[in-house]
Amino acid sequence: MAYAISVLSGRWKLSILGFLLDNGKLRYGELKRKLIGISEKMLINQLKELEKDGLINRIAHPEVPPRVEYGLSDKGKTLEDILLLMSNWGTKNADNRIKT
Amino acid sequence: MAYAISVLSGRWKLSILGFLLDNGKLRYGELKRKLIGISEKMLINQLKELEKDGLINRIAHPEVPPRVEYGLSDKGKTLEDILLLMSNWGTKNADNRIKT
DNA sequence: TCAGGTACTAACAAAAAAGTTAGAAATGCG
DNA sequence: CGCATTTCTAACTTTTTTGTTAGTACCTGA
Repeated sequence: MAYAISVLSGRWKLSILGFLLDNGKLRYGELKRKLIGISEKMLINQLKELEKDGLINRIAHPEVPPRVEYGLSDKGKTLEDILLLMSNWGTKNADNRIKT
Repeated sequence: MAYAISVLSGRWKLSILGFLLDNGKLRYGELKRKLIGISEKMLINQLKELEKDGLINRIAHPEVPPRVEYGLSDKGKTLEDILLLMSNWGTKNADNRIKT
């Protein structure tokens, strides 16, 4: 459990993984648009950590303007069941709650 | 997903839930012994938040010295699948890692 | 009488995470 | 030429989280 916690903790990581699971590859800018409220610093930061932990792949296309795509790695895909369960659990239980 | 994140994020929460899942009810002091490295402040703090979010129950026995037991609530028990998956995933993937 | 055990609480300090703002590189296009 | 586009970087500040230390309440049993 400790390892899972260390790799998945971070305010946006599960959301990022969830979006990549749903959408396949996403560009930096697409992620930024989906992750409402995230700052660029945090987005880069979380992506870097996820990449370092081997959960996502970063594919940079040598173009101008730059195009960088992110997608789940094989290791990241093994989180699929967990991500889906969490998402469903949240949907079921997020009823009478005031957002913090 | 956002709700799940908001309720489960916290350095010790998943560990606490995991121990309660494995052991049923646990006393404050038992939790403290299992959660190696936690401070009393954090333990209380995380327990309070978990209780507030309805994931655990706090049962205080009116004795001296005091005895307080914590256990998963019905809502907390619905996290069982997720907790088990995460734990298994961690075990499988925590191979070549240096603890931060 | 008085130390012992248990589950906390409070006040302050340190550390970590997150927000903010400014800007860089590279090239196509008008 | 100079502006727009896209993906970042860096420096600095603020906020949040965590650590530390000290102490409380209560009954029991020696």
